[in-house]
Amino acid sequence: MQERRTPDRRKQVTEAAALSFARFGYKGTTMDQVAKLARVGKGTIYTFYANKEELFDEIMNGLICDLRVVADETLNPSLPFADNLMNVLHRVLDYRDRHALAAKLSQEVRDIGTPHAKQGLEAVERALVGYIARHVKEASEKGEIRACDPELTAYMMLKMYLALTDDNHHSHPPLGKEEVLAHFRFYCIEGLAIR
Amino acid sequence: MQERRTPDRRKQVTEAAALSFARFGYKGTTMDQVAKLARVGKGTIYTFYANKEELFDEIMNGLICDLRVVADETLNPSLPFADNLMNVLHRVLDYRDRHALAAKLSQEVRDIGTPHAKQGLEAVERALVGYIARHVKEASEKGEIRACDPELTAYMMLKMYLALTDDNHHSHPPLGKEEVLAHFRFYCIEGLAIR
DNA sequence: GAAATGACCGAATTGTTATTTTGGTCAGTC
DNA sequence: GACTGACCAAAATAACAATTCGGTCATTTC
Repeated sequence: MQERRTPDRRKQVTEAAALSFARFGYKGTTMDQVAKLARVGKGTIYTFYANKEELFDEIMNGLICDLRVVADETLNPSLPFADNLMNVLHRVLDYRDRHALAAKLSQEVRDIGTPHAKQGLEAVERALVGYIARHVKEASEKGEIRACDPELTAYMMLKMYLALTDDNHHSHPPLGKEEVLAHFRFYCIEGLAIR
Repeated sequence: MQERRTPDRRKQVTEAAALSFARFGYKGTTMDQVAKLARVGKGTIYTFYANKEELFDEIMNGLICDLRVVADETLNPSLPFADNLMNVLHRVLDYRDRHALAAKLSQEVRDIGTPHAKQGLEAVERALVGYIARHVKEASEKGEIRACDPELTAYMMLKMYLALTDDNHHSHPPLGKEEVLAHFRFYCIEGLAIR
């Protein structure tokens, strides 16, 4: 526990870093900046984090935790697998896109391709695939869907969802939530085979 | 018809351009270079093509034609839809990857992101989706697969194939041709639903 | 006189050097 | 011994010079 007279330096640093990364991106955040925001000497940061990258990783882990909370809150055990999956994808990706940190990092990758920012976002994607994979495995064990490789299936599902919501495919106007759900069920769950 | 004493300037220019774009990429190809390769004054190029972009488009259309020929040659009407689709995707994408022009342009987009090169490759992708879409429509009318939006379905299929062959998904080693076919059929044609 | 040419032009790119900024350290303070 | 900020080498940026490139057009060629 922290007493009144001994402010928690680590917390100050971490919160300042989260703020700065979200506002200015990875490259735009300087250690001097973080120290000033945290009202802390620059050297103090290096007491808790070996370098800028480690500090960034801590912040990204925070984002990933937030996303898992959102996902778990969305999950409704009484719904069928496909509906749950779609709801989670919708909510999580929407949350991610609106989250200042993720949004800033995406822009940074697009505009200047900062490698660290790219790796950070990839870590988020891996976490998401892992989360889906666990639920795919569960659903497959429960007999809700056919047996399959959970990791690969989760990866494919994410890619399909992204393809469906990708407005880059010019010939189609962006699909609404219900349309996306219907198409996702059609392509991924039911399949194109005649039955 | 061209007589011996009046060489076909347009052909000279077009062939020189094809060679140069394939060897040096869009940015690396200069109009002076093309003129010299074609043994033609630079001004002559502008008699046939309004600018560099138009010349490039002509060359890209040639590539797209080549790809269609490859696709048509691969097509075997006596095979089921899924097999034909996989064979075409395999052959066409393999041909494309080995084609000097396409390979050079991909590298150029990766390394320096030349917008014109990117647009050129997107045109190839659109042509491929269009080609698949026509065959999806046909298969759906013949009752080989369920009714669906051909364009969207073609787009989804391409994305799924690319996801399956993408060795970027680190947790899996690159899949062999037979594995890709099996997984493609599993995810896209049959679906995950219990039957 | 139509077809073909290449010297020429401004814009854009590239090369070069000077200046500033940044991640990280560490001697010293409290 | 927790904490600080002046300090350093390396990397990023700015400023400027030099070159290259797409496109034009007056002139030449046939």
